[in-house]
Amino acid sequence: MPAELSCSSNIIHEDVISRVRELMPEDEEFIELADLYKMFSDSTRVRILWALQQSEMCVCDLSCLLGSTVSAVSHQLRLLKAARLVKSRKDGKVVYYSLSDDHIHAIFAQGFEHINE
Amino acid sequence: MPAELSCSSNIIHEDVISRVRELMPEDEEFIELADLYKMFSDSTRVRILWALQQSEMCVCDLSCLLGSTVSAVSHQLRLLKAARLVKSRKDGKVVYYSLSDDHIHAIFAQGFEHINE
DNA sequence: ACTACAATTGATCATTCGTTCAATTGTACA
DNA sequence: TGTACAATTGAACGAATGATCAATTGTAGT
Repeated sequence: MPAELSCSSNIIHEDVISRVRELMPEDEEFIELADLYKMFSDSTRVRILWALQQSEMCVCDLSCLLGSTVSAVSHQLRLLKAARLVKSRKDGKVVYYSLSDDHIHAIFAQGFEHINE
Repeated sequence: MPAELSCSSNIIHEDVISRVRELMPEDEEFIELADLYKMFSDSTRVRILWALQQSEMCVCDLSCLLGSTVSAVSHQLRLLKAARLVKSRKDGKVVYYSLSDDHIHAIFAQGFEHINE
C-alpha cells in the first residue's frame, strides 16, 4: 500500500517525500520525544535536575539553592515526577527527591557539549 | 569567599546546599541548555528536524510531509535557524533546509532510547 | 511589465506555561 | 490536643507559544 501524498500545496520533490515518509515514526513517538525534552526546556526544571544529579535533596533545600519559592519548586517536581524523571521518598515531614532515570546524565552531557561549541 | 546561603525558608541541609552550590554552573548556562532543548519540545519542530536528518528539503516538501501549512513550517524553521540547528540555501524560488548541527543525531538517539525504555 | 508561485512576515487568537498566593495536608513533638 | 513546619494543592494571573490568515517579498518564465 503506497503512502499518502495528498498535499494542499504543489509537490516539488515527490520522490524525497515518499521515501522519507516510509521511514517516519508514528506521531505518537514524536509527541513522547517532545514531552521528554519539554522537561529540559525550562531553566528552573533543568536546575532542579542538575542539582539532584549531585545529591538527593528535599524541597526546602532545592528552594534555597535555586532561590525559588517552595511552591514553585514543588509544582515543577510534580511535573518531573509525572514524567518519571525524579522519584521521592518520605522521611518524617521531609520529602527527599532524587533522579529516577539513568539517561538524564547523558542528556545533560549532550546538551552541555552542544552549547560549549 | 563563601557561597551565599540566605534563604527565605529554614535551612535543613546546609552542608549539601553549599557543596552543590560550589559546583553549580552559571544561570546563563542553564538558560542556554533550556533554550536548546526547547527546540525539541514541540512535536512539529521535532518532526522537521527528524525529516531533515533524512534529507535536505524545501519548505513545501516539509509542509506536505507533515501536513502543516507552509506558513507554520516557515515560522518554525525560523526558530530552528535562530537556534543554529538548521541552515538554508536558496535555489531559484526554492529554499532548501538542512541540519547545521552534528549533535542533533545524538540528541535524537538519546531521546528515542529513553522513551523506548 | 505581467503572471505564477515558493517563501517570509506580521497581526491576531486561543492555548499552554510558570509563578504567586492562600488554603490545606501530614507528620513530629510538647 | 495544640503548635510548628515541610510539602502539596488549586485558583488566578500574566507571559510565552504555536497555528492561522492575509499581505508581502523575491525569483523565474512569458
